Amino acid sequence: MSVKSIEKTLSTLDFFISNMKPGGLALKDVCASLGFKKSAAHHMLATVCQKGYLYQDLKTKKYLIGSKIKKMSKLAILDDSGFSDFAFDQIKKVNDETGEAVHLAGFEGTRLITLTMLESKHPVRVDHGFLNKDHAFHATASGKAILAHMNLANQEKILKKNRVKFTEFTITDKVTLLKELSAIKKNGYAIDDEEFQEGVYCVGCPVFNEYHEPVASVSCSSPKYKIVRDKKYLDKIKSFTQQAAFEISKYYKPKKTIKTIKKGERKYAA
Amino acid sequence: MSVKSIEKTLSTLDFFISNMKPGGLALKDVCASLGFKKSAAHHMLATVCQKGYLYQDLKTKKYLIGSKIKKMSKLAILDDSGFSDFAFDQIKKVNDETGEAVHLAGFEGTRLITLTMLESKHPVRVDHGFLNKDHAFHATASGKAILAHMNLANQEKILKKNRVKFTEFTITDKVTLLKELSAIKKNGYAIDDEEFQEGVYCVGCPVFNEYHEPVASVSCSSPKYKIVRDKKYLDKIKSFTQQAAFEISKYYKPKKTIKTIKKGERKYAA
DNA sequence: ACACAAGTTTATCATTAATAAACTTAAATT
DNA sequence: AATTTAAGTTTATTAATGATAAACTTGTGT
Repeated sequence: MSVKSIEKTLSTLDFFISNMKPGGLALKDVCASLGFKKSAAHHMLATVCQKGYLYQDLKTKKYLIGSKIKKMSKLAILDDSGFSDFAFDQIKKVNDETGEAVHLAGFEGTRLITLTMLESKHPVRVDHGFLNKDHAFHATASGKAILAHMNLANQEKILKKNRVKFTEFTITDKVTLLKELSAIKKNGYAIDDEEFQEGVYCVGCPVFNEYHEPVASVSCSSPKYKIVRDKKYLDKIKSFTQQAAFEISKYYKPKKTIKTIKKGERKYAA
Repeated sequence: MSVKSIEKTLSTLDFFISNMKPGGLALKDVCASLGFKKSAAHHMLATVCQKGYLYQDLKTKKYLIGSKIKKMSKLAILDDSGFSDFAFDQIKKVNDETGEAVHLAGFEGTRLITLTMLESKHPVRVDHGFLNKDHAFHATASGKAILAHMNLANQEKILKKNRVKFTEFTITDKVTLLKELSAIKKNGYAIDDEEFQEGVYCVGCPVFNEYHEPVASVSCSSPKYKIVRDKKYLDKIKSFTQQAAFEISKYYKPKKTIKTIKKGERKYAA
C-alpha cells in the first residue's frame, strides 16, 4: 500500500527539481503539468513551504526550491561520492578507447541506480541522456551483472519487483532469468541483447567490495549493428569493460580478518 | 491549513538528514523518535522508498538516504552558491577582526535563512551551532536589517508570520516593530538586544542587490556583558559588519538601464 | 477604471490514511 | 537445533483527513 498524498507531494518535488525556471513555478503550472486541482495543490504546496522544502516569492507568488533541499544535498552527497570519483578514470578509459557510452551503476534496495555515465562519442549513437534504469535490474547488462553475484534471497526480492517487459527481447520469465544469471556468474560478464532498448547491445561487468559482494557494475552500450557487423568489436568492448570493473573493485581494499565482521554491519552489505 | 501526512513525511526526511547513522535507520528508531505507530510509519516509508527518496537495505531492512535526494542536491545547490562564496572573505574578515560569531543571512519568502556562519573564537562564547532563525525575522539583527528596507507590503506579510516571543525582550507589538524598522532604515544597521537569545547582543547590516532591494544581511553576535563593559567594542563590531555588508553588496553589479526591467522578473526580487 | 486571471480561503463530503491486531521473518538464547 | 522474542509486514476496519467546489481576494493588463 502506498500513501497517495505523499506520492503526489514527492512527485511534485521531482517536478520542481527537473522543471525549475528562473523565477520559480506558478501554482497553475504545477496544476497543469501534474493534473492537480488548484485548491488541493495549494494546500499541498503550503505544507511543503511550511517545512522549508519550497518557498514562495513574496511578490510573484511563484514557488522556488527551498533551503531544506539545498542543505540536504550537502549532507547527503558527501558520504559516497568518493566511490564515483575513484571510478571515474576507469570509466573514462573505456569511453576513450571504445567511444561508446559507458555507465557506472549501483543499487539501492531493489532499485538499479546510475551513478555516472559518459556519452558515446560516435556520430551514430544511442542517445539516452540520463535514462532511468530504476526498474531494469533484470533487463540491463549493468543490472544483471550485479544480480548474478547476489545470493538467492536478494535475487528473489529484486526479481519480485523488477519484471517489466521493455522490449520484445526482455526476459521476464523467472526460471529463464535465474538460468541466465547463473551463466553470467560463470562468465564474469553480462550481455543485454536489446532487452531494455531496441537496437542497443550492452556488456556489463560486476564491481565487488572487500567481501566479494557485488556493489556496482560497469557497462558499455553499442548500437547492435556494430556488434553484428564485426565480431572483434564485442571482444574489445568486453575486455575494456572487464578491466575497468576489476580496477574499480580495488576501491574496496581487502580486510585482513574476515571472521570478525558481524553480519548486517558491513559497509556496503546487500 | 496544512496536510498532516505531508508534514509527517517531510519531518521524517528532516530526521533522516540530521540523524543518519552508517547502517541506516530502523523502522522502530523512526517510530521511537518521531512518535509514529509502526504500521503507519511503515506505509509512509514504503511510499517514500517507492519514490526513491529513501531505500531499504535488502538484508538489514534499515532505511537509507536514496539517490533522489542526492541528485536533488547537485541540481539545487549550483544556482546560488556563488553568492555565499563571494561573501565568504568578507564574513571571514569580520570574524577575524572581532573574534565573534558572524552570520550571513538570506530569506526565502517569509523565512529567514542562515547562509553561512563562522563561530566565535573567544573562550566565552555564544555557542549556537546552526541555530534555526527561520521564524526570527522580527527578533534578530540579521532579520530586522533586511526587513527594515523592504516595502510595507512585504513587511506586513513577514510580520504576519513572525511574531513569536523568544525572550522577555522580543518585540512582538506590530506598531513598535514598524517604528523600530523605520529607525533601522535610517541608521543603516539593526540591533538585537537579547531579543532572540538571552545574554546575546547582535549588530546586523543589510546587503542590497542592484535594485537596492535588501537580499541578505551580515550580523555579528557578542555576549552582552562585553558590550556593556566597553562602549568602544560595539563601535568596532558595527564598523566591521557595516563594511562587510557594503562590500558584499558589490556582488550585485548595477545595471545601466533600470527602466527596462519588468516587475516581478528581478533576479532576487522580494 | 474595469475585467480577467491567478491565487487563497472556507465548509462540506467522500475518500483515505491511521489504527490495531494478526501474521511473517529473522535473530538471540537456551 | 528448538524456542522465544523482537522487528517488520500485511490486512480489514474505523475515524479522521484531504479533496472538492464555490466564494472570495488580490493583482495585472487593457
